Amino acid sequence: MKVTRLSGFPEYLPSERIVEQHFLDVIRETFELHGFTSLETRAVEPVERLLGKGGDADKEIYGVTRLADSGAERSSREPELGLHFDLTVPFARFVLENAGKLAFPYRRYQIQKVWRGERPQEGRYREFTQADIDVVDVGELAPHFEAEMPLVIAEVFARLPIGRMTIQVNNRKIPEGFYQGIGIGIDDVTEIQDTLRIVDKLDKIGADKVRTLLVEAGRTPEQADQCLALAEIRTEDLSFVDRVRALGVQHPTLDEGLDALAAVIRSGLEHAPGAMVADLKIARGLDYYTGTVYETQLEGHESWGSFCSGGRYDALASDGRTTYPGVGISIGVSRLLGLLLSKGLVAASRATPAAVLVAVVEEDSRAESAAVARALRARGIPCEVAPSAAKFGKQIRYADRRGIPFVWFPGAGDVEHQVKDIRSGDQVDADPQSWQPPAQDLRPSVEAVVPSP
RNA sequence: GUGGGUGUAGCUCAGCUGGUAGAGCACCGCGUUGUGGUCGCGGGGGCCGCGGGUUCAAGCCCCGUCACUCACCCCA
Repeated sequence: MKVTRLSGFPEYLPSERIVEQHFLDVIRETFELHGFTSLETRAVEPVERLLGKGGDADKEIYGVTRLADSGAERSSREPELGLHFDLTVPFARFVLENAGKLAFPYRRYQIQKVWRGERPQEGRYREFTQADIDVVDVGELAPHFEAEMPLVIAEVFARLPIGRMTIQVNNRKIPEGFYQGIGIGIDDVTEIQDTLRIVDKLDKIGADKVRTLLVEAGRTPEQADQCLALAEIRTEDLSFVDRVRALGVQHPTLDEGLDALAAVIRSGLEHAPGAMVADLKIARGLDYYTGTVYETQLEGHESWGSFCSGGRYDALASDGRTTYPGVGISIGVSRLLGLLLSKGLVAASRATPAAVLVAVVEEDSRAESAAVARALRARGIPCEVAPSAAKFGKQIRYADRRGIPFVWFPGAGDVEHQVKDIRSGDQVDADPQSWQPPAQDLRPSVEAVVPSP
């Protein structure tokens, strides 16, 4: 059987995987620093639940069936299963199922693979990893959680070896109230959805085309201009409020949205200056976001789109009697990594955790080499023993290929142990019980690569 | 799902009007007799995506198919 890559199902080489694991470690540590508890849900949900939000999602869901059950034998009583395409749907289901055992407000993070049957493209995969945080409460959710989410994300990005990330924040109520204030969606609420969807393309197709599309969709030229004027407002401070007011539109929902967004931005200015921007064109495609919405861009790579997005849902989950509002945000780990790696903007210092290769003098003395390795490992120094008692030149090359910085030459009798830094060529006597590599060499480091001009 | 592009060595690619399958990098060996990288010399490697057709002859032309890829759509 021919071996072939599957498009959209990325697999990493050892050096790339070290980068990925570093990112996942930073994300997890930061989430836990903020007190989020870990959740892992099963990979499958009943297809019926996955389709719950409606739409033509069925084409993008991977179905799961037992091969032995294919054909007529398949029991019609068994629910049809599909792989989850995000972490929000399984989370909401888990909350409902365990509401009696969970303590609310419930804070959880979830880092897992998800699957979507979309046509793959650069930075878009069929199997990929997402890292979510959400807070969900019973009945009411305090608005300060909407300000907390982007602060956690800003901290993650500040600790990752990437450029500056900008978290763009908006509140759905601003465009919704604004649109109603200028006569859009008074009789037909879908007008608001349509308008949002078109305005969302602003970055991609430009103001002129957005205006054309809006008029084609039934807005008046005056309404289209007002929509664009709102969408073009983007401020790092609270001045967006005055700029919206200057457009002269009045609506109670607009007022609510402005107050809510101002609270989030004010919190950002205080706790993570420079990380957040109020950007009134951010809409998100999903219809179930009801308040704050987030997107994220990597500075200098705006065309790559968003790596991280989320928002508030007034009804994250509901069992009919009780409603569980939530707010959450999701990091597209694979998307971020895929682009950074393919553009060579981030790299690991070596392709293995090993800091030391313990050379083998001859096969009969492999046990002595293993003893050195054991002594190093006992003190937390990752190392491996050379695979064969080849010439030392070959053993050094084995280390060099993998980026292992040190080669250990075991002593015997009167001969001292020696360790060689193969980057500098320096070789010194050393004691397996006490030698310590420089701290920066103990583990592989993951650094941003400055693109050469 | 729609439209374009590309399939040749592990990787990146050349291959003329149809006439014996190539380069660079990587890999292995030797020079270098137990200390790598540089350099020199040598070597292994190919269902030319797959199937059919035209032809004396196909990597090249024709038809089909599959895969990859870019864009659109979509993006929970």
